Amino acid sequence: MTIKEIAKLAGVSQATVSKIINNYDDVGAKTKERVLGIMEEHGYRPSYAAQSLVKKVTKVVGVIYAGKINANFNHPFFVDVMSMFKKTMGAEGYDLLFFSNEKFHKNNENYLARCQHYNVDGCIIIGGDEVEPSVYELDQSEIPCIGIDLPLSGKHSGYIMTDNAKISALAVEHFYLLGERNIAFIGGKKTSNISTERLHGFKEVMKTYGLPVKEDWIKHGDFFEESGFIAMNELLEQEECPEAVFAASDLMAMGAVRAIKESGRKIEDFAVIGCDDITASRYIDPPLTTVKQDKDKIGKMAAYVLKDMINNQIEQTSVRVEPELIIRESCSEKKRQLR
Amino acid sequence: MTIKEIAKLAGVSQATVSKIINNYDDVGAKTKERVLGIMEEHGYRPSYAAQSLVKKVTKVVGVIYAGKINANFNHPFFVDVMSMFKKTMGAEGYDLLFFSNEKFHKNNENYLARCQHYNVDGCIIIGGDEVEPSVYELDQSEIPCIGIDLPLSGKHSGYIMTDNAKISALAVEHFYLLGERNIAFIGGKKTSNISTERLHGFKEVMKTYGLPVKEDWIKHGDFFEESGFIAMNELLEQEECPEAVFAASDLMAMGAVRAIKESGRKIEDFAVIGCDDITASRYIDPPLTTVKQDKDKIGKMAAYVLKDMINNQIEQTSVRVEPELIIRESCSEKKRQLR
DNA sequence: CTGAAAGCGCTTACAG
DNA sequence: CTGAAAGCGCTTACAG
Repeated sequence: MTIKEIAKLAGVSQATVSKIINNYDDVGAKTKERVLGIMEEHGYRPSYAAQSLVKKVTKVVGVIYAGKINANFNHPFFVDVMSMFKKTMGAEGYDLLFFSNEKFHKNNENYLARCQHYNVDGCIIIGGDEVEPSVYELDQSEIPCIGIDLPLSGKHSGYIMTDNAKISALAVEHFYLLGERNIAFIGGKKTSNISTERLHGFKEVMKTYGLPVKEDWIKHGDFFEESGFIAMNELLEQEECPEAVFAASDLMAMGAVRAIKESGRKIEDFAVIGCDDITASRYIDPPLTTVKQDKDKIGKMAAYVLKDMINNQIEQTSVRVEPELIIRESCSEKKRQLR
Repeated sequence: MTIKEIAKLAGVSQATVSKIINNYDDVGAKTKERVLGIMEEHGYRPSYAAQSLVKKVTKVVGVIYAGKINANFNHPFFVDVMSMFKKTMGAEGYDLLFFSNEKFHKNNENYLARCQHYNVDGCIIIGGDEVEPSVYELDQSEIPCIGIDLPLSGKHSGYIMTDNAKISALAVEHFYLLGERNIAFIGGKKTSNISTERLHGFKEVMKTYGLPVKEDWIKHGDFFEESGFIAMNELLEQEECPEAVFAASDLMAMGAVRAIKESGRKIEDFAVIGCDDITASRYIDPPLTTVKQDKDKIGKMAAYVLKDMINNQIEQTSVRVEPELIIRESCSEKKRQLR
């Protein structure tokens, strides 16, 4: 079904049908009504390709998982953010194009070319570690971009991320109030932005409370469970072993808990705080105290900011979202009294 | 950058450039090389819209989360399936278009129109409960479709799902061998295909082993945690209370475990088996015995079958994937000996 | 081996 | 208020 057929059926020109589709106001009321009826009846919908070729607007937003690691489609943090993003953009009339084609360019990725190819209205970029240079080319282009956990600086870009320094502050403050003084930090890869910000925040707040920052008690994993397990084992082997551990992800915290248990030590003798508040953290033993990232807010914020940038309502907007401490048994007052 | 500009730069016609893009073999070797060089240099990529308008092929596959419930973007089972699907389709040169736009049609959803609008090469449909009729319209169309947990019957359709009867068989068999005789079943909504298949399988196998199927011990939740909690509480309140519970999802099994704990009973006195093997099931207390669905295989299989249907290599292909029993502490030999 | 030209399904000044 | 026509960036018979 094409616009031509609809026009013939209605006894009007293509131009008139087009004007009705695009809500021009210089069309006769009866004509409009009749044509609308015919369109409805035949379930007609203008072709994306033809429209996109002529207009600038496509109502499609590109989704990019950037970086080599830690930004997978099924990552427990990002998937919740994306879920809300999808929902919110959907309500605004957008569909989402996930870039997965690995044959797009033979050697190096070229995100800008890909966006131009599809003529997307805007882009959301999920930031992993070791982000490709091509991402910043896109960032600096005319195409509106919103970064998640990825600071973008382009004129038509913005980013949404949790206040990472605040995350560490909440964790250390909680430890401090429970009397913990020997605190270790397990971060992500050294190349990770997020991890670096959290480590930096950690060191700052430790100083604020006059607590010692021991380099031996700072470990780097990759945000996944196994790496937390390994890092904790290294900490346990040290002569002076910390009793409190702040891990920069729940998965690593879960790995740390497992390491403590498997070493034969009592988990009650350790205080562990994770980060993210993924679903699993509520169900593990002991339930994990964690610094929650407001995934819904991040996803929704990303959608609205991107939409407003696309419509030129705003430019260059970035938001730091407040984290929240969720106290469960892995590090709590109640537990402290048991020791 | 358009084909016209490339042609001018190379001193050839648009037609020649187009033939090179489309790998026609009637182009001079030197010409081809020169044009290729220029295209490379300028990072030129033909416009999706223009190509799609002329050709039939778009190298884009649509993704539909169908049904009102239980098929969300961040569903722990489907997200893993989709992750592998995305990866596999990506390696084959496809990008993925997720239908999220809620304004596409004012009242009723029309998936076929949407696919035609975007001119997608094929579609993957994730099946939830209470699937819209419009899905079956798409199913019966010319567009290749692959269903996940959704039996499709169209000439150009197929589906991939776990052998649900086998799932129940594995669970009941395991209970049987551990000496459990009082077995309850917690399923999803009655309108759920999957749940119905599992319940049916459950009843069949129970009969095979000569075990009693008590209607009071068959409960229906919605696959999420809270519903398992509620169902288990109902079971606990009964005069005769089952000691073994098979839940049709890990989340519901986790809810059941929570209900048992919060009721003040000892979790050691119950045997619980879940279904799916989501990530969290490994970390909860006690680690959950579950029937694993091979998510990677399902995702990969869906990708290859869909690709082959798109390329007319095959038609009407459906696969039942074998489940696997994963024994952990919530229901194991070791635990039985403790009782 | 190469290119001129029609056509894919739309939108948009422009003329009436 | 309505329509003829050019043009968006490609591909594909067809002629040479």
